[in-house]
Amino acid sequence: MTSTRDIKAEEHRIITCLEDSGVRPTRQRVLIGRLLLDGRKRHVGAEQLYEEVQTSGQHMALATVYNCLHKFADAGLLRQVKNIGDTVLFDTNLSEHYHFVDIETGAMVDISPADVTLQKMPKIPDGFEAESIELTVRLRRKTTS
Amino acid sequence: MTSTRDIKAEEHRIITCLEDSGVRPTRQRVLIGRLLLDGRKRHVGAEQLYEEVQTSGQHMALATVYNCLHKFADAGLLRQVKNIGDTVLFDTNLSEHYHFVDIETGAMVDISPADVTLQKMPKIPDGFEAESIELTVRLRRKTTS
DNA sequence: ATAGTAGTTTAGAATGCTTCCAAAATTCTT
DNA sequence: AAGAATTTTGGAAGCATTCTAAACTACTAT
Repeated sequence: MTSTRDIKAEEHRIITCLEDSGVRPTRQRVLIGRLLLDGRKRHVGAEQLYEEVQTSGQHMALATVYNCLHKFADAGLLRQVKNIGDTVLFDTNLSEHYHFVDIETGAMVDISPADVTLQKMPKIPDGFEAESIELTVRLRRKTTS
Repeated sequence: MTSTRDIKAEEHRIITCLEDSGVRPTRQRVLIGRLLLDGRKRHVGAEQLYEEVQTSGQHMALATVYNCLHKFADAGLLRQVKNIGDTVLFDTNLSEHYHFVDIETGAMVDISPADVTLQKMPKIPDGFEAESIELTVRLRRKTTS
């Protein structure tokens, strides 16, 4: 089981991590940091994270969860995933990768960049630079006919 | 200028087009067809299209515009575009292509598949098939420093 | 420690896109 | 022209997200 000392150590790690990113380590942010910055690669939405907070026994306004997620994303601790379903998701996997998306459930699975080769890339229009490249493969469950 | 005969001919073309796709050519759908199925490649949202309808002098409920767009998309006359801003867009370009998106304005420009080569593709998970592959390059205006 | 101030959290209201609703209207068939 | 099915309509409802302004908390300098 997890000892009090482990929790303290974990908390300290998160606080340092937040400070290093220029994010004030408030109680709420540290909690969310504990939930999201533990090395697991996940795709989380605000509502879902809000429930995880509740489950953890703490309370926090839903607006705070939104604030935190955006703050973390701005600080580079999370990456915002645009418009997969109709809700915004945040990705804890910061390295370059792409996504499979189940069009029915919205479930996402990472695609390693090793599995894709973008041989030739289109010329970026003048005056612009690429901010990100998103490759999404939408999946449909095969009809078992 | 456009003669009455031209309009009639155009209307007939659209009606045939709708019927071929199994879509009942109601007054509303024919009008929207005239606006969208004229060969121009565009990315349209419901609200924007609603305004174009107003401008054309006709009236139509906003809900009808939504209905039409979805009906057209289901019939394969339009393609729904995900992954962009926070509003749903419909693309009149039905051929395979990708998108540049200006992250500030949301403006979209098509990328021809000739300009991209997806050399190696990831293995589709068992039991699934790819419904579509979306490649989106998000653009940021270069800082002129 | 303490006070000051800048940044955060909060609950609830507000927003904005989209869908739902049930009634009225229209289209196609016979 | 009548009947059956589909579509349109305007407004209400839904939902994720953002806004608001007041209360609170974290850091800084005294």
